[in-house]
Amino acid sequence: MLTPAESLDDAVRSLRVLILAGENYRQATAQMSGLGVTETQAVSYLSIYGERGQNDLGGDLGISSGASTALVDRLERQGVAQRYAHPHDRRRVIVRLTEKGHGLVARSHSWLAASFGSIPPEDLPTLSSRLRQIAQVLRTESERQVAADQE
Amino acid sequence: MLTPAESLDDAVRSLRVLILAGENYRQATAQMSGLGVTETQAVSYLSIYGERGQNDLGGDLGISSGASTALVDRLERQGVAQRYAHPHDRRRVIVRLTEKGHGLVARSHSWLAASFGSIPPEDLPTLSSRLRQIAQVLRTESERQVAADQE
DNA sequence: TATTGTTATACTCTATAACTATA
DNA sequence: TATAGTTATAGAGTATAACAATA
Repeated sequence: MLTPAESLDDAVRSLRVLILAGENYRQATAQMSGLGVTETQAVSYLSIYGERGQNDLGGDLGISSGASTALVDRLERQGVAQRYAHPHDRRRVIVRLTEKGHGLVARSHSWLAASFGSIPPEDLPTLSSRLRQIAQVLRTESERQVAADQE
Repeated sequence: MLTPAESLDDAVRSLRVLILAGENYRQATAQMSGLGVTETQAVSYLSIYGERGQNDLGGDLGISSGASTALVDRLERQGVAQRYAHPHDRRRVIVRLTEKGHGLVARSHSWLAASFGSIPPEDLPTLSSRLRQIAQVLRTESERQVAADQE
């Protein structure tokens, strides 16, 4: 039986292991699709959050605007995403997945689904919402820490 | 109310979001510590799985032996890990975290712990073990997919 | 003036392959 | 012969900064 503090330490270790496994997954999908890691991350962002401004996408990924231009160049060249004109603002560029891009995401679906194989089906909804809670705090906390570091 | 299939799809989406948040966290820790992403991943592996042979560590990270040499050079230069001689095999090099390396891991502990802030304490042990189950399948499945792809 | 994106340059990290030393 | 690691070279991806177009 663990004390509450020990339980939390163990949960942190588990989260570290899962983060590393996620990075493993990322490299594997990149290698299999012939894309780079950043390109594969971009496809995942576009799949989950929908179309984005080019620099917004770069912001998601933590890269500069110059790197964003080069990234979207590569995504277009490989046929997984495309640039579209913004309806009102002629400075802006909207980036959207192509069919091929959506297909790439679909291909990894069963692979990720297998990760839940040992979870009782009735527990899935709760687990799912907890994964999102963890993700949200992890993300906002990362932004907060970086902002505090830069001041 | 969701059907079982819908629940699984939702869980997969949640896992994608968590993987992206983990990559966010990785970039933030790298930036704050002044290390690169791969170096920070290496520190995390060494913290969780203990000392490793240099090429074993490179294997964890999915990089070549040449890149492993350069990586450990950087880790030593920055004082977060050190090379040691293997007791019996004079070809091998053991890589181990320094105090400074352990300190780096400790600094991100409270940050990760905050991610569990909204989870009822009594649910932590179950959640923790499920995170590990997901991580393990994700990792082995990634290796399997890459191996199948390379044949 | 501020914002969005592009271009040019230099730097970091990685893969590949040839090599050395040890098993 | 096979394995662990090193070195040299080339290529991919990124940051930085200067720039153009639009708001």
